[in-house]
Amino acid sequence: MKYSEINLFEGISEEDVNRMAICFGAKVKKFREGATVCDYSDTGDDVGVMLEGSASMIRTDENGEVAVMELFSAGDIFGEVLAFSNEAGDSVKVVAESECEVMFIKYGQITKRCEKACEPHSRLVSNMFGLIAKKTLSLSQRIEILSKKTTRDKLMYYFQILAKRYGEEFDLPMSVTMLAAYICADRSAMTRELSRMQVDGLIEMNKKRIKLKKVA
Amino acid sequence: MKYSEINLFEGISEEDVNRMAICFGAKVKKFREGATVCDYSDTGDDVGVMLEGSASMIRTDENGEVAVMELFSAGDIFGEVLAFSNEAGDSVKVVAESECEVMFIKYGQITKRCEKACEPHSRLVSNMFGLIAKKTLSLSQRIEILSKKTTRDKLMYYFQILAKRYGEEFDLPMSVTMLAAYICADRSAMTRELSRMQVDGLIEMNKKRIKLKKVA
DNA sequence: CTCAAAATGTTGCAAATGCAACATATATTT
DNA sequence: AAATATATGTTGCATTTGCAACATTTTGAG
Repeated sequence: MKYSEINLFEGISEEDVNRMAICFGAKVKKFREGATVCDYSDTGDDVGVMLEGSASMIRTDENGEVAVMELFSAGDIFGEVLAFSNEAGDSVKVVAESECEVMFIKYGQITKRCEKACEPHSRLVSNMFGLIAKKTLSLSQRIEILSKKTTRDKLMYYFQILAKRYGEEFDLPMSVTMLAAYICADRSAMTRELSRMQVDGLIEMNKKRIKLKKVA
Repeated sequence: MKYSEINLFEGISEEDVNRMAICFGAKVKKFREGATVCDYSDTGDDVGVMLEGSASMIRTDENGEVAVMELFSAGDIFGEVLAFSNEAGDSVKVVAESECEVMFIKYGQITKRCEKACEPHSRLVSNMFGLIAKKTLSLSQRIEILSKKTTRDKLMYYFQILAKRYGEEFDLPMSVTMLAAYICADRSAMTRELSRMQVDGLIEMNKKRIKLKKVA
């Protein structure tokens, strides 16, 4: 792929990108759908940047309870140092949702001064700052959603975010089952609530197509 | 205060810090307890770095529902661009929990190349990268907590985080009322659950002093 | 196309939670 | 020290939710 298409390398020549790959200890890997991009039990301090495709971060606790922690698409950044301290020792993995390409960078190399003090290096740090800022934004957004008390409020808030992005009529960017995991609700309870929301005239829903009818 | 004590300026001389303050359009302000550090309805793109003291980000929705979104102490970084898209138009403020000192930086100035390509500038960007990485970590942790389905699980997970940090016996870093807001639960329901947890021998609690008795 | 697997839809029921309303305790101000 | 505001503790009750169990539909592999 052309690296220059991705934010991360904005303003950096392809030549310099390749040069930096060494200075950063960067490696690009491809994964097919369903493959494990990384397992947080053994990644160390690597930071991953999604260059192409999409993936999701899945936590499975000791009871087999599955939760979608994050969703990643091109330009998103992830890694254990950017995630959480896995207190409970749950299994946490990043799984490819589609075929994807990921660049892994040693975290220590990012903030460490490049001996050559190369311009592209600091440029990349700047760019990465932008990516991670975007990440905090989406994490905050997720917290906003989860902070709502009822399932209905969670859904409405999420739908409003989507509506703002794609218009009042949009497609769910994930499966319904995944949506339940995303808002941390029971799937059947969520489905039930979605029905009620249609009855109450808040939304219209047909498969993944959703139309937001009210803004409150 | 001595700026060199704070991560943000690690490896940068005090002299350079002052020089950069101009190049970054940085301003340091002090706030007394209870004062509004910033209101997300009119901050624009400023990024705040907490130099001293602590503050909390509070959201109040149209129903007067109050939620603690984040807690900030020295070294923490915050700002609208690092937060969320306030879809519902709720009131969101950062309020000083104690007397505090905050440095405000124009977000655009951070990633923008410094004309003088000054070394300290890129150094600071590196440092800020570290701060924001720490932020994503605490946000992720909060999501972990909120993703638990029952109040008991939320509390236990949070207590485990605290226990890991301070030992199995520790003081709550916030009031009980605030804790309820933090885990997004009803205060009375949470208090009830805390009682049950004591009866069930999971914790011992005396005022803000908590002892974690089991790890599950 | 056929079949199996995964996703989705539905329902009853028990448990958890939010809410309101109140009592008590602690902190802060004057 | 008194008065006021704020924080904390408690309880009944209606609602929401999770859970289990099952039916139906869609998807994907062969």
